[in-house]
Amino acid sequence: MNTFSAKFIAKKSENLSQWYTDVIAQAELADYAPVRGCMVYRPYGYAIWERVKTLLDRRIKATGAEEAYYPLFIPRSFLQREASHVKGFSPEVAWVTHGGGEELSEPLAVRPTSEAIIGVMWSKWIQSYRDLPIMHNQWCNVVRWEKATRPFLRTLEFLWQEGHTAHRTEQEAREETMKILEVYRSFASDDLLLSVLSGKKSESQKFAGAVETYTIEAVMPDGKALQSGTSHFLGQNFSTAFNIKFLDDDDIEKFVWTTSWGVSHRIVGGLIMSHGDDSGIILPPKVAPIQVVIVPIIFDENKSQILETAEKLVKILQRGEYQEEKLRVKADLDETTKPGFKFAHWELKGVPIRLELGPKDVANSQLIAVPRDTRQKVPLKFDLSSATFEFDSLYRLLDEYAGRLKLRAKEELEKRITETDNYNDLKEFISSGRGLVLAGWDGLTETEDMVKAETSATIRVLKNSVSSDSVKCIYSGRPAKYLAYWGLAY
RNA sequence: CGGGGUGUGGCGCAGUCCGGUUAAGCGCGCCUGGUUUGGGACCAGGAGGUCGCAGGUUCAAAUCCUGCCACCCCGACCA
Repeated sequence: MNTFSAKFIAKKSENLSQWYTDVIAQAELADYAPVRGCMVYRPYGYAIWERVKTLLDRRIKATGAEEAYYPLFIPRSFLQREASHVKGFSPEVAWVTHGGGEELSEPLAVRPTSEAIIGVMWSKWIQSYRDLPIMHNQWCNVVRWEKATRPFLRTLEFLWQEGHTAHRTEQEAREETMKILEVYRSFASDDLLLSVLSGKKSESQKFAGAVETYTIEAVMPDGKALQSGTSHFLGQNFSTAFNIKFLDDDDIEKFVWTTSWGVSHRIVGGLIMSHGDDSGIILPPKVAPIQVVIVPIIFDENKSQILETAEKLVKILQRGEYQEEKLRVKADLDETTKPGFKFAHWELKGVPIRLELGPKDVANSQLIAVPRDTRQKVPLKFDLSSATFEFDSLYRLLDEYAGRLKLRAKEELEKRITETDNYNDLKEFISSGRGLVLAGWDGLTETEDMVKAETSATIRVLKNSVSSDSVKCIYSGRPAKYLAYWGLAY
């Protein structure tokens, strides 16, 4: 296998942070905006986000949620109604105090999340058990005034989807919470080809206002966890705070049970870091804005023949369908750059398959297919006169490529998790950046706080609860209530 | 928000310590022309900078002083 590393980006294995900012700039995904902590999506970066949206939205709609849109501004008094919610979010809310040249009588929060304004609306709309469940999802931007920011992973303004549901019973709301967690897990696994841990958050890590928070956590190459999606069971915290009541069929007025859940553009950052290599980013076929790029190898004597063939092949290939969507194909017909430049360029941008078309290939009615990860060359036959192409082989290459990415992600995740019952081991694993540690926890927040103070590690996600006395808490030595994944986080 | 670092054509940097004729430089990129083209081409010519911003010191400031802003790294906080 040939290996090439890009000239203008840091080596991923040597300096992940630098590599990350380098590829974002060089692959033209995003750029820093003139406003602190804000980024501009460049078209290629936005195209990736659009793919993420399309794929996740499909899964969300399949659960029965409808798309809606609520306003950007939330009156201060609304935000303040749920005590722990306001406590959790107030340090990072941006406020609008003036409008139209005059001071507002009540400041407006730029939404950090929309539970509050949705709660106010739903208290109007929900009257009867027949109005339930109500399941809304919106794709929007939110603002959280973070101190330290990084493109995609943490920006002041970020893009996400937030789903909100209200249910007649506690059980139904709990089921919804878990259903969405599984939507997120399978989306990460099957669409983004990421391996994630999923499960419950500890008390100290849960969403402000939630009864329980569930998460999918990815583990980055530097061993730090990336919270990539959360699903919250909100109990009746918001329905009591916002007075969302319904009359049940037993003629008794009851508060609804609510959930909320979100995935942000942060997951694009996780995608970049997880799959990329020294040549740039590597995109899963479903997410790639361009799945196949044709690079003609042009010589003077047969230039027009090659270019014409390339153009015809794009038209043929665009008729292809892969995984129930039109194949996304591009031909790089620029005559001012050499093939080697184009190879490097499209590898940087993570295009799954490159098709090389040179004079020798035209003579043989074939293209040379080169997958982004292995770069192992495979000839694919075509016939211009009958406008046919060896689609099955191309699809197989894409399938195999996706399979390799997924397998590698799975192996990497396993490699970055160590089970131990020795606290010194935990300290050692965390400080050396080897990843997450799976160990017992006595369920006490004090224990979590002490471990955090000593190691900076927090409980990223609870694997499962423990009933037997044989498992001890890694810190206190008391019988463990949970097996927990401990680690540093983004 | 703490600790450290950096801001000089589009990008990456030298020059700053020790102010002045090294009186704005280099590499890449960009433009024009030509030769090239199976892994980031070469030659020739050319365009492009009030040195992050605002004050101050001085005969003189990219260089010294003060304040501010932005970005990067390491922590703390958070999706």
